Amino acid sequence: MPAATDTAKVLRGFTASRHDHRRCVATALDKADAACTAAGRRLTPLRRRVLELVWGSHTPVKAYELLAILGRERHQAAPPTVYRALDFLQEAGLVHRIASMNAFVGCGEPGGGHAGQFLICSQCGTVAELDEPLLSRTIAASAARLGFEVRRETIEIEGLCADCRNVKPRAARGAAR
Amino acid sequence: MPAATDTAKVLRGFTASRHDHRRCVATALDKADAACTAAGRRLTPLRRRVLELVWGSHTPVKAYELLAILGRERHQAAPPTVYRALDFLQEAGLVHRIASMNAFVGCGEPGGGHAGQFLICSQCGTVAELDEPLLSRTIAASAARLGFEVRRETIEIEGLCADCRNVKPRAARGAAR
DNA sequence: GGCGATTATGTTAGATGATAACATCAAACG
DNA sequence: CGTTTGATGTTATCATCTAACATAATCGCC
Repeated sequence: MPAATDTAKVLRGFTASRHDHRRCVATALDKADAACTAAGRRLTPLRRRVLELVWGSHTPVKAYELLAILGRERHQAAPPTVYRALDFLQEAGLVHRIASMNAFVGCGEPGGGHAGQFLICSQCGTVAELDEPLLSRTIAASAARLGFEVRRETIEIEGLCADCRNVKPRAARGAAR
Repeated sequence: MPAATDTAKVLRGFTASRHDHRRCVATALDKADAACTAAGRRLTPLRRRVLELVWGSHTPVKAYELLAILGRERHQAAPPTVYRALDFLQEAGLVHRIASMNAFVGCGEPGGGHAGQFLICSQCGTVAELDEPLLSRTIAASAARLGFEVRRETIEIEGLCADCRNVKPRAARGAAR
């Protein structure tokens, strides 16, 4: 794998209220196709569809919401259907699980061995994903002081995104999708 | 509330394999009594007992474990019994929920408006709680760059504690309790 | 103390989240 | 082709958490 850069990166930013979300999804699916091909994984139609649904909005999606949609589409969908797809997508680094919400979001930069660092707006639900090596290093240093060796980070920060902070009454506030 | 210090603090450290855990629990309950009295909250026998059970070990405890124990003790305990007690204890700052595990640990320093920063050993399950203002500041700075205002931090770091790293075959490895 | 308001707990039921275990089906590969 | 592997279907169940309403304990006040 490529050496981790030291630069703070926004893997997935907050989006403008209205952006071309179709393009947004298409890009994610393209990246996913590429990543799976490269890794020799099979992005089956089901898995691809689940990924597409997860990318349906910029807010975390619940497993049972996916299940409901799939149920409508294929008239055969049980919990394992969706959980297995999600498991695959997680292992392939295509989606992340937000532990504090029991929900899933698409990963902005598949494949990279980055940690999960998320900003979650408590008002609109939109999620941004960061990769801040400085943050990871700070944590590792604190941990090291206690002799603790870090293996996995779960960092989920709740708050208000820029959009929701400076409430512009006149601004169009459409949903992300 | 008192001004937050800038000093990194360990609110709850990893404990030695064998320590006087009874004393450990007693201290926690004393602090809880004091904190509730000061805040005008009622630490009822049930809540106190649940807190005691949560402090039963230094590893996160599941709600249904508590429920099972309570069921034996009082022959009347349904999920709401334990979840309500846990809700109260969380609001009172006496226990923390570990989102990544759906489990609960006692708070090392009740009352303080500190964030939740946890180190969790994946081998022995022991949890340490930190309050690292530097870490919070680093996060706040990253967030601010995106115009994001932090309200709540969920930081759960999984890894290996010092004890479990330098495996000493001869060392007594008793349970925390 | 009596009494209404508030808060805590009991109780029943169900929503939501996740997994085990086994059957069936499709793709990969020699 | 046929065997092997991996993906999905299917059924059942467990685990986590909450809603809603009933009852009981406590508090504040007169």
